[in-house]
Amino acid sequence: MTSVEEPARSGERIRDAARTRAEILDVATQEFARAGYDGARVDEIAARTRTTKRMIYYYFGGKEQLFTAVLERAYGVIREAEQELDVDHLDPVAAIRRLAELTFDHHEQHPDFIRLVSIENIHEAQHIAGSEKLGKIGSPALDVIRRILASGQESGLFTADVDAVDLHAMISSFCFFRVSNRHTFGALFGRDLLDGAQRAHYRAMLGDMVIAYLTAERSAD
Amino acid sequence: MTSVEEPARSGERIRDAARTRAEILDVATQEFARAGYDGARVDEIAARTRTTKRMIYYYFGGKEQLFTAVLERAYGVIREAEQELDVDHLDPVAAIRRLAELTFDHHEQHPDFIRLVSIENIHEAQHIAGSEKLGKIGSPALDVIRRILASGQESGLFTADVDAVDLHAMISSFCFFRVSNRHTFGALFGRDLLDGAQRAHYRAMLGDMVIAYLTAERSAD
DNA sequence: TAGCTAACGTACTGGTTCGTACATTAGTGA
DNA sequence: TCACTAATGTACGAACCAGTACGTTAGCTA
Repeated sequence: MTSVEEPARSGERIRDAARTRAEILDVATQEFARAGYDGARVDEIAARTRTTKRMIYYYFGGKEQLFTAVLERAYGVIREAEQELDVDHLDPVAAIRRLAELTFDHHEQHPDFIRLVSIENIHEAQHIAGSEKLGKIGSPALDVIRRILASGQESGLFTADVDAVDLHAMISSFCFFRVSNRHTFGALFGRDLLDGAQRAHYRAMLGDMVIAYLTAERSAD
Repeated sequence: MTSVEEPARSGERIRDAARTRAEILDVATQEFARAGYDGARVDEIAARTRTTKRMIYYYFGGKEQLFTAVLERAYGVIREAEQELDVDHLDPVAAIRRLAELTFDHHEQHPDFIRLVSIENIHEAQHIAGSEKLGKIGSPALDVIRRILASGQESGLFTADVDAVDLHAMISSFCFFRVSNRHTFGALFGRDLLDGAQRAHYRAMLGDMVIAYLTAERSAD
């Protein structure tokens, strides 16, 4: 019975704290994104991991802290993408367009992130509030926007009174909505906002919208 | 002990099917919006009603159907608001601005509706899909947009290639995001998008954005 | 006013789910 | 190589929660 004497090497107990922790985070991200905070099942996360539920409590303390850790990592990913952005060689119009496209692409490629943020909003951002990591770090994108805006306004290309945070909200709202509300929008209006054939169209539309807003002469304030 | 001999007249059993049903819907709307579908408690809904849990099952069949009923009513409210919109006497620019403001105002005044839609998207619009009511009815706002767009494009005020559904998505995304992502946005960027002092600013910003997009000459497509 | 039914209430159950007490082993440093 | 600790596994409990079996009554109608 040699096959029994060697019961699947992968079944042996190998200790690797980092890997176990990372694997739990991966699966938890999927499960929370799939079902929401209350819909997610700790047992289900454990079952889809090479380890057991005990380890989730050992490493993270509980369901709540696990969700916070998942959020922290998800926000870390988008911050990294933003940090890699290099638009200093572009003129303000092209730079803003590039930034908008980065957000557009990232949101599209990370639907789980969008779902996690939606879920966190249902819970009134209580996990962000309770996280030291997430509280501190700002958004690299904001710094970039500030620089581009200043440059564009100085040269007279952009209208004067646009705020960086506002512009970030404008860009984010379009990119976020497209992913977050895909299902209800599709069900009600019969159009899939994530349809691949329309991707380039919506990507250009976002840029056109933002640039039009930035370059239009504003009516009396 | 006279106070015991008359144990609150309101505690008597009065039958009013319509009122009971409506009361359950009211409380359920709050509870689902507060905690999400899985976070909501049928017992909690019942407790905050003058009736009992038994009645929820009597009238609605179950938690799932109750949520669907809640959604149906919430969508009904916004459709009614849209139907009351009368912009035929306005020029296209003013008409679009008026429509955008209606969406802006409605979303701001109905945060529960926004939360319900967010929750429904987490569940991939499965309740809308399973609802006869919600599947059929379109959006009066869309018809209005179509009419305004046609008029504006005919007169040459608006650029030609804008689609009504796209424009609706653009307006909705800004208005929706402002409410739905209020908490994470506030926690991360230190700005409350629903701050009353900024309300007029964001309301104008939305109109400016949409009009700028509609009146800008478009780059090659 | 008798009888019928829609409307309502109580009490319970079966399954689920987060969390933990307790036992065990791999790997490391002395 | 021995002992110690970080890492892991098993089994279980207590609370919770959607849903229901069963019994009751208000109000209408013939």
